[in-house]
Amino acid sequence: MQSHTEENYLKTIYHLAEKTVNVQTNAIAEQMQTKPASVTDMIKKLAEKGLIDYVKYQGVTLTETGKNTAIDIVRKHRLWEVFLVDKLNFKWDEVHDVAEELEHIKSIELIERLDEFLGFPKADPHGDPIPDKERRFAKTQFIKLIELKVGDSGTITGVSQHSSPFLKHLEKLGLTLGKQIEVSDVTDFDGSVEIRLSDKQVNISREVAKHILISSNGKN
Amino acid sequence: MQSHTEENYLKTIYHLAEKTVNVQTNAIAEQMQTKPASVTDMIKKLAEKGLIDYVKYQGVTLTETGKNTAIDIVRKHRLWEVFLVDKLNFKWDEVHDVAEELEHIKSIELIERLDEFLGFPKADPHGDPIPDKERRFAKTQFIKLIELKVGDSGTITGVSQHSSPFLKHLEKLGLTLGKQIEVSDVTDFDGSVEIRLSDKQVNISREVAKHILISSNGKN
DNA sequence: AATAATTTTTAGATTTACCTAAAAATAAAA
DNA sequence: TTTTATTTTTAGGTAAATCTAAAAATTATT
Repeated sequence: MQSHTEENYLKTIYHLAEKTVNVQTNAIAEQMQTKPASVTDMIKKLAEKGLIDYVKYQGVTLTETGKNTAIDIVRKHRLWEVFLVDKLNFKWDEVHDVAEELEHIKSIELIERLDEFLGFPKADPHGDPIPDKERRFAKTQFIKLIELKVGDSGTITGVSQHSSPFLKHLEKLGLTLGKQIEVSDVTDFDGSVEIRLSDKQVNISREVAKHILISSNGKN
Repeated sequence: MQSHTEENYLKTIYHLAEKTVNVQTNAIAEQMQTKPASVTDMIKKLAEKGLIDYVKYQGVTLTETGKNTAIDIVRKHRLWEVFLVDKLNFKWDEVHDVAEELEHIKSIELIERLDEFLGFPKADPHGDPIPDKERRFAKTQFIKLIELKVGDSGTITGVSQHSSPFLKHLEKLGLTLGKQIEVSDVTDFDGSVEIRLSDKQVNISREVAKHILISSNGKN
C-alpha cells in the first residue's frame, strides 16, 4: 500500500523512463515541482520498499513491482479522464487535474467496473493508450503530423502535449481526435503546415504540428 | 482549503451534532478511531481556522463555515454512492468505503456535473437525503418500522444502520429501498415483527425493525 | 589531468497528524 | 461536600514529506 506521494513519484519515474533509461534525481524534482533533496529522501524509501532500483548518484529504474504500480495508476488516470469527458461532458483540456486526484482512489473493484461502464476504452481523450487490467497496452502506431509530406493523409489519434492552452488551440481549429486530415502544403519559410479538413482548411505552426499524432493511412 | 483529515473531522462533528448540541472530544475520538489527545490537537486547529467554536472542556459546535464544509462533504459522499450503485452496479453494502475516499475530491465542477449526470437524486442508496448545491435537504418524514402498528403499511425509504452485515441481511429478506410493506403481526414475546411484502411474508427482529425507515401511507 | 560546473546527497529543521503518559478540569457518587 | 471517576488537555515525542544550506560525487571543460 502506497501513499499518494509515493504513487506520484512512481508515476513520474515511469513517464520519465520513456525517455531515458536511468531517471535522474533532478528530472524527477523538476517534474514533481519539488527539490532534489526531497527526491533523494523519497527514492531511498522507494528503493527500500523494492519499488525502484537505486544506485547513489546513478539515478533510478523501476522494478517489476514498481512498474506495475505505476501502470495501474496510469490506467486509473486515463479511465477517469474518459469518464469525465464521455459521461460528464468535460472538455479534453479540463480533465487532467481532477484525474490526478481520482487516480489515487484505491479500490480495484471500482476501476474494473468503471472500465466496463465506459466500454473498455483503448485510449483516453488525448489519445494516450489505456492499459487493460493485465497491464497490456494496445499497440498503436503514431506518426507526428510534422513528419507527413504534402498529400499524406490520416486521422488525428493523439497529442503529445497536454497543456490546456495547446488543447484549447486545437479545439478552436477543429483539430480534435478522430478528425480526418490531409496535408495540403508545407511552407518553406517557417515550416508551418496547411491542413485540409473535411469542411475547411487550417494553418498550424511547426511547433503545433510536432505535437499532433496521426495514425496514417496516407500514401506509402 | 482543508486536508482530508480536517474534512473527516468536520464530517464526524456534523453527524455527531445531530444527536448532541455540544460534541465531545471523546465522542469524536471514538468515531474517528483515534485518541482524545489527537482530537484536542485537531479541534484547536479547526477552531483557529474558524470552522468550529471551541471552549476548553466544553466540546465543540460547527460554525456556519464549518457546517457548510461538512454538508458539502456529505453531499459528495452520497452522490458518489448513487453513482456507484446506479451506474457501476455496486451493492448498497459495498459503497461506503470507496465513497469515503471519493468524497475528498476537490472539484466543485465535478460534483455539479455528477449530480446532473445522476439526475439530481434526492437520496442515496440507503435513503439518506442528498443536499442540493445550495445545501438544502429535501424534507423527508420517516417513521421507524418499529413504531408501526399491525395493519399499518408504507414504503421502505431508508435505513439508520449502514453496516454491511445489516444491509446484506435486509437484502436477503428482500427488504430493499422502495419496497411496499405492511405490518401483519407483532409478537408479544420478543417484539419481533411480521411483515407482508407483495410476494411473501418475512419476520424480523425488533433490533432490525428499529433501523428500517418507512415513509408511511398507512391508516391514520 | 586539473579545474570548473553540475548533479546529488547529507545534515539539520519544519509541519501535519498522530501517539503515550501524566496533569488538570469537570462530573458523579458517597 | 469530599472523594472518586471520567473527561479533557498538556507535555513531549514519532513518522512522513517537505525544506535550506552545505558537502560530496560526478561530469564537462580547459
